[in-house]
Amino acid sequence: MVLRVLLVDDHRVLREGLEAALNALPDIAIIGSVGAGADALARLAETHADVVVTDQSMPGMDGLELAASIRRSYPETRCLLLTMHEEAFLRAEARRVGAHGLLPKSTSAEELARSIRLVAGGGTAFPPEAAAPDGGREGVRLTPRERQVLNLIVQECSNVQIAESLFISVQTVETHRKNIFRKTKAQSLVGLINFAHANGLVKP
Amino acid sequence: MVLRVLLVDDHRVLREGLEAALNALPDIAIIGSVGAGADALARLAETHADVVVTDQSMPGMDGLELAASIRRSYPETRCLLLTMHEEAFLRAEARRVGAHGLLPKSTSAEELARSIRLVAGGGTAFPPEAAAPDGGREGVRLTPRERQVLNLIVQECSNVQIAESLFISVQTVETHRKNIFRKTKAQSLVGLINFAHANGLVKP
DNA sequence: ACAGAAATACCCACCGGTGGGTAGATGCCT
DNA sequence: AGGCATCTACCCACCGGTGGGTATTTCTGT
Repeated sequence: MVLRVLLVDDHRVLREGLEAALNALPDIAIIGSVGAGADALARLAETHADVVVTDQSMPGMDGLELAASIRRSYPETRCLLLTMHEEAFLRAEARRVGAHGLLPKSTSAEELARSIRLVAGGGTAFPPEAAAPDGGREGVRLTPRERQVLNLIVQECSNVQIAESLFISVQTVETHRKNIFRKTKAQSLVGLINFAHANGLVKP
Repeated sequence: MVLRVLLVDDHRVLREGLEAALNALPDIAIIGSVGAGADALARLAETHADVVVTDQSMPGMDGLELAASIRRSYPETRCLLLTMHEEAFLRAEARRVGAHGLLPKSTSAEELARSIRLVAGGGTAFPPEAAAPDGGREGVRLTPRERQVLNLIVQECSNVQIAESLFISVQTVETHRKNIFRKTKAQSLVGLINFAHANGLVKP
């Protein structure tokens, strides 16, 4: 049985390369190759896919949002995320939205193919937990509100602007801010922004 | 005549994909595929390459540094940079270190192949100037000292720490900082850090 | 020789974020 | 019912970065 795979990545050079590599395999058929989340949804409306392989960082809809959307509209389609970011933080997010796998881009094409077969067969493909007990960032779990505040911080909003846009007081924003700092172990605002970038929380 | 090409990218999935796509072409031969700048130099010491195709963002040595190094040691080898960042700023840097081309990762495999042939033939491959006269960031030209200061800022150094590590006064650091802000049109520290990330100035 | 860029350094004033607390009101899970 | 997480809000104090200036020395290109 041949697996029908849809590729989603804004980098054509990667997409077309992967197409060439995966199409060479007898049990995988690339039934689409698009550069944006919206295009992926449009393609899925036309034809069925067994597995969607998507990049995380994309302009507009990112991989997590796409996975969440696919989960709602096509629950039988499996979703495999590719990321160039630190997986520890994203893994939790990927599980949260119901994705079936998350692989770093340093994965080989062969491993990717194996993972595609794995998730198509009902399994999940997440990288090993990489047990880092030294108080690393693997356990960073931000609340929805904190994620929202962090997003606005990254978008260059001041505390006053954040307070206005969320209809809360500036002191509350400062409290959220402190909690985010504590959880991410950031030493300064710069460290926090770097954290956001390193974990794919910023749109390109 | 067959062009000998060396691929450099820390993302195996892209590298192996590109290998498959380019090896399918009769006039291109992939003579190596490595994941780091140091490995690329080691490979070049073993065998000759006509064109090196390298990613910009890599841990350790980045694409610009690799290109500069190749320029010194193997002046006849051509160097083509691939980047996922905004090209405007990097283009100037790429020209500065003597690279022969800079392409966004949104380029198609076919265009990449054309550019490989182009630079191998003695030409250069830089994206169109994308004339943006509306005071965009295409003209951002930081001085060496400013680049140094910006790097330290991104590494979470305070002004005092920067002053100490560069053996200058804090006021001078503040002056550099102001000039960087003016040139990059950043509205806040967050905007500045975002600029650094968007232009590939931060190591992964 | 002269213009211009680059790097250095200082002045003053301001405010916004940082760090340290404490605490009430929800709502959810067991 | 009790426990826990989350969201909300306030207090106080401090300092570091921001924005506005001006000015000197050195070097480079023409």
